[in-house]
Amino acid sequence: MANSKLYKGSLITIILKLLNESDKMYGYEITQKVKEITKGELKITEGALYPALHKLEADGLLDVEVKKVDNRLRKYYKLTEKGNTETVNKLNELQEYIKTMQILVNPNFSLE
Amino acid sequence: MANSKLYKGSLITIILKLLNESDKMYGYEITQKVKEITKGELKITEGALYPALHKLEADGLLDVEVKKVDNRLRKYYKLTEKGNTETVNKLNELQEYIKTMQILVNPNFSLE
DNA sequence: TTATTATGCATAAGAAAATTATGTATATTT
DNA sequence: AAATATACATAATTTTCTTATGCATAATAA
Repeated sequence: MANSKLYKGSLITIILKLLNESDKMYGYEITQKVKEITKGELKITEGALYPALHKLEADGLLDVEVKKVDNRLRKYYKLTEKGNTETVNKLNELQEYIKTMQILVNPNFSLE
Repeated sequence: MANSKLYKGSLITIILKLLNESDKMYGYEITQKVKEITKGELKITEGALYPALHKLEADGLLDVEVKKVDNRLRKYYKLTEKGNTETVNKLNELQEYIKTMQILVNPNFSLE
């Protein structure tokens, strides 16, 4: 997924959050969006993305809709109700993780 | 390592930072220290910790010194010069990761 | 005009880093 | 006497990623 190993485990959170913002997106669009937002810092590989999307769909967090645009297939994904709930959970977990790591690596760190 | 999958990939950073603060520590001490600092949020498992310590030592980032205390063995680890350099790198990577994730999950996030 | 790059999906093989399950041993507490 | 804490270690398995490969169409560059 990226140079730093820290990104391991963050892919699902990233996908859910992007879909939460954009209503519906297709896979390739997600890779480009992430590259754009992070100014190239983070490149999501297809080998990680597509299996992740399939799993999220299988788990009932995403609905899929296939469309043909310019004679090419696109699989649009959008959050289900369950997906919305899980997005909130994942974002809370991320904030919790960041807070914990800040405390670990900077014992003088304070939230205020 | 913990409930949240996000901690995957952070173990090395955590170990290096703790050793950077405490001069020398032994394995069990690290697990207890992390549990204490994070108020139980993060529990480092032995199956993850010991192989990680061995790898850091093999890579020349840690020196080891065995001591017998109360008739029990302790393997004290401390950072080498190379280990100090790598600690700085890992901490920078962590800050970079956190910054990137903040931007990804909160497009309105600003550093100031 | 042909080769490369971009768009768009997918999966398989392998690596890395963890969890879970054991194992050994001594010390302390219940 | 049994359970928990201290202290190390490793093997089997799982999770999650990278790398490599494959197919197909569209647009751009050589």
